[in-house]
Amino acid sequence: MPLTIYNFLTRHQEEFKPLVEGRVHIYVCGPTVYDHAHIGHARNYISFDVIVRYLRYLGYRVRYVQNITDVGHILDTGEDRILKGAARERLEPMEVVERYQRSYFEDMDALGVQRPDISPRASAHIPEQIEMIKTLIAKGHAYEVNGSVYFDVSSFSKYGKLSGRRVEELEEGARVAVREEKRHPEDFALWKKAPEEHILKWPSPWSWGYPGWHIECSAMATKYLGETFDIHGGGVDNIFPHNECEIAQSEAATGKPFAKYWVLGGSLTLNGVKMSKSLGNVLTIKDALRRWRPEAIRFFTYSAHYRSPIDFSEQALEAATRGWERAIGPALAVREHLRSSALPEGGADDVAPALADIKHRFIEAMNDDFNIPVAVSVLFELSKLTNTLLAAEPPAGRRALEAVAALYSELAGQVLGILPERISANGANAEREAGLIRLLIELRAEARARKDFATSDRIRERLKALGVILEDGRDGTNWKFA
RNA sequence: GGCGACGUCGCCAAGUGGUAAGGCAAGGGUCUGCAAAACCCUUAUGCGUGGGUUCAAAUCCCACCGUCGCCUCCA
Repeated sequence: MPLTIYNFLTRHQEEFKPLVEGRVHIYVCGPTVYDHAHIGHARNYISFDVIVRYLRYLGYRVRYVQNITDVGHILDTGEDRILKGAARERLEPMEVVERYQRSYFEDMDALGVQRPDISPRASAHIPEQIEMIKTLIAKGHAYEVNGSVYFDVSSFSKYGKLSGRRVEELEEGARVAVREEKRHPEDFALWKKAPEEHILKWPSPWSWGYPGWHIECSAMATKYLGETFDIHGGGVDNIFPHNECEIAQSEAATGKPFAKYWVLGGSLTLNGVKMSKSLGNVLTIKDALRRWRPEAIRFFTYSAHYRSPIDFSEQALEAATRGWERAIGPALAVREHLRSSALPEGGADDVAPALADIKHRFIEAMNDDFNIPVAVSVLFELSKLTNTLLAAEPPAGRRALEAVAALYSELAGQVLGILPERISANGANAEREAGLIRLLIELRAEARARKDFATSDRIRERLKALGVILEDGRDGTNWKFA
């Protein structure tokens, strides 16, 4: 099966055909950096991380652009999110932006989310946004009122094609507090004239002001990916109005289709309810990482399809942690075997067909709209096979184990990002540490041989207290970090 | 009120016309000085409820019940 993707624009799963053979241009709506990122962000960006990793695994040259919103994201109250953060922390707006952008990347790095190729900031692309607004005015899709510019929704007949909303419905449900500047209540701001005391403002043909929230994505996606590009990603909660407005602006300005495939991830609840500041139930990634290891958090997000809603809870994370250990444990054991034991050579032919079958089914699952839950179930089969190999008598050959290790690196490492290259943190000390542990295992084996179980248990207990688990098998003792 | 999802074992979840993947948890067994891990076996004649279409339905249609999301800032 070729790669197929559920396209929100058509509401159908379609075969993926990039605009340019072998290349993929993808844009994903990034965070507004006015506070620490939470586990909802983690879920969504892990999803796109796996999608991008998989596209690269398939051999595509990918250009991944994810914006950083540092201006223009206005709250209902009319406040700019960044300025609100700045007032709260008594900082320059750009200090706030810098602080939380760093925090965001720190979190993403910790979660093993590979960085986008370009992370453009909205405030660094004011000229591009102004240009696009000028074009929209020239083409009759936007109008200026008192120094602000609004997009005229009635001028774009396809408005609503992504979210399935109709303008008439919107008018009926429109809020009371509609700005009377607008011609229609559903028109949205492209440029806003800044109040006198507003710090974040730029000159434009219309006023000293700042861009609307939606225009940055249109301008930056167009700049770096072209007027039409392959994939636009984001979370479903942004489908309206944000994504809808992006399409309207971009297509009205260029006269060309914006993104070919719209890929939107499902949202995340915490203990059954949506996180929100007012409820005070926001769990930051930093807090989550204090409690659970990053691979377990990633693995948890793999329990449901990327488009399905998912619920974060203590119980779910515990289950995910144990599941991850079981899925990945054999891979670590294989590495340990390859390092220490005197293994018979050969053996690759014995496992080749089974490994090829596993790889094939993993790819089939991923090709089916990135069906990660099924791909993970295939990974569990690899783990089962590996456990059997490790326990086999006579022992499996070196070549067989190398083939197994290589497949783990591909599927669990490269694509899913849940197989750390090194489990212990400090590379420089890792070898020495491993050597010391092996020495203790040797001493313990001697103690066991002379039935000095007091000593052998003491070694095991002390190591356990240090976070090293010993497991006695038929041909020796394996160790792993807790 | 409008739009849209979803309801599958104790929990999570895949499956969207051909006779119920997988994980967590639980029970039994093998192995073991003990422990842990691993391996084997067991756990949904049934997929919210009631009808209908079909040789065949968890999968399609209708009704009802329930949960959630969006419609306003949100990944």
